[in-house]
Amino acid sequence: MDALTINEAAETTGWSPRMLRYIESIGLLQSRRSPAGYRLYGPEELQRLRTLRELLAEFDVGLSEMGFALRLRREEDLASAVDAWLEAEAERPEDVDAADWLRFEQEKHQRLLAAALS
Amino acid sequence: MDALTINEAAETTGWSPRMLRYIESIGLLQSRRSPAGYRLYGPEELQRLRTLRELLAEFDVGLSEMGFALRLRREEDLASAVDAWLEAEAERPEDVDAADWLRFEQEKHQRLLAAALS
DNA sequence: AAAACCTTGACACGACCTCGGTAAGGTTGG
DNA sequence: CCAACCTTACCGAGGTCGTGTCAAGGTTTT
Repeated sequence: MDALTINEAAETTGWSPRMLRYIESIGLLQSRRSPAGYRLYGPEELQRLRTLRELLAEFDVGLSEMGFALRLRREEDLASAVDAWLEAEAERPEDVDAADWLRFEQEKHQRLLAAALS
Repeated sequence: MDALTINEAAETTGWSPRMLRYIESIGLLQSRRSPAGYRLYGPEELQRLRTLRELLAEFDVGLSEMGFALRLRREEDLASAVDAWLEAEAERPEDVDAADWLRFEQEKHQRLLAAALS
């Protein structure tokens, strides 16, 4: 049969059995079950589990964040609300502010320097 | 002048001053600054802050999750990696599994019932 | 020049998340 | 029938999140 039980799957994917159950509990990847309720992982799932590990490590992302990404894809209205809110961020204020800020920073450094020297 | 300082902004948006700084620290919304470094919130920002509150409450989302959504929008390769991974989830296994699972559940209930009655 | 702001930085804390471990019990294979 | 699996459910250590609060110091207003 073309499927591994949880401990074997853990072995070849680098996850712990505990984590495989946890991953399932957040809805990220659930395996099929044997008639007795044993989790069975096929090649498809095993590959996905490995990919998931790489993804998390490479981008320093957590499982809960993947869970949120999943939510964003499932809940259309959430996704559009979030998107709309983030969209507004695009309208950056004019650069006068940046200039003000820069000036402030310079002055601060001068002040600090003056304080240090006195 | 058409901008509020942090305590005033807190007042009208329902956030605490502490949280306004926190929100800024996670990169969700930063205000412009007065020459002395005081945060100044314009009507635009105030509205966005109110909207943010509603969004979080309505969908039961946290600030850190909004932060991740922002990350997804900023880091193109992250977004595509996450998307690709979630995409694979679409390929649902055939319904034989569902049938198996259902059968298992039924049997389990029978077992539990039997145990309870004995 | 004092009162009332603002700044950053730090400490603290409760609630929750992450994850290993263990217990109690069903399943499987030699 | 027993060893070696599997299941769910729970405990607990350590970390993160979301907040308040305080200290030390600069700014604005009166």
